[in-house]
Amino acid sequence: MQGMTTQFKANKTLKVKKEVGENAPALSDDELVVMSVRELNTHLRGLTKEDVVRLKQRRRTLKNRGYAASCRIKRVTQKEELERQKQELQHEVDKLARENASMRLELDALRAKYEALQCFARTVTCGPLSPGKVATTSVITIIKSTNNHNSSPTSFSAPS
Amino acid sequence: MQGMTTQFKANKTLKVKKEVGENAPALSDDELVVMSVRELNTHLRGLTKEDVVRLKQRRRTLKNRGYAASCRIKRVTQKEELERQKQELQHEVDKLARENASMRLELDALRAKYEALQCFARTVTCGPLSPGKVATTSVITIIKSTNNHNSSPTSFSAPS
DNA sequence: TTGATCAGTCAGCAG
DNA sequence: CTGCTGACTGATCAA
Repeated sequence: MQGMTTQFKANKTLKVKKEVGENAPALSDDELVVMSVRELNTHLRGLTKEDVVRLKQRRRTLKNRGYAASCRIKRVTQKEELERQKQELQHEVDKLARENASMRLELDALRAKYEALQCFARTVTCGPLSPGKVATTSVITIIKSTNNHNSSPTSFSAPS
Repeated sequence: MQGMTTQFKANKTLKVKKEVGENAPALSDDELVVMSVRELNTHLRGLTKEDVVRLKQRRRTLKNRGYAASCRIKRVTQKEELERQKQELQHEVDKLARENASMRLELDALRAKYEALQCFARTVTCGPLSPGKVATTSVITIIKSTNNHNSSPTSFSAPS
């Protein structure tokens, strides 16, 4: 997407650099930046020392142009990645919050049912008939341990 | 942090610009960029049209230098903000996950207790003694409705 | 030497 | 014109 803008600024400082020799096809643009150092030396046969320096400098500049482009692309990529991760986390938060609300409902409902049943059990076991009978012990245990659980209803009451 | 680098590059293209008139103290650096347009015109009294253009261009360049700096600062600020929000969300996820696990434990424990109590209730009500007595109706309701709730234990078993 | 990044410069757009 | 941003450049650092 930047292929058409690679030549006009380079000409500002580096207009003429070849065509002075007798061989080269005036290698001019993206060729130079793709070329390896060894390939470059091949094209450096009959050139002024000054021209060689100029050519190498142009190569370096072209390379830098590419590096700068990579740098910018990397920058926007990382930004997009951050935003993506942020959205992902937001979705996870929503999902967990839904699960949480649902479980809280289920827990409250179960607690209500449990208390009703517990109330009934007390009526039956401590009521007018049969004070001590079959598996009363387990119920007693349950009833006793109930206080430990009713003491922490505020654990999740403040989701902030 | 860039105050000491504002002069050496500007001199490359704009060396001499004043001291040709009879008044100005050769206004030279940050003064120019702070100056308003009206203030600038005050210092433009006895100058060549060319010098005026040169001065205005230098002002524009200095301004641009500041704009570029602002742009970079804004860029890193936004990136930091994104990372901050990401961390915040991560903490929220952790918090909700902890709450979730805790509630799941509580729910399982309560379910177990409820089932034990329910088992006892069945023994008492359907057992050898007193088939129908006091608030048996409510317990029957609870026991019946239990099936509806036990049919959804997989609702939260896959937190992925 | 190569690749990456910073600060400065200019082009070009938007308000 | 003012302010901002993309692209290019040279300087500079790290590998």
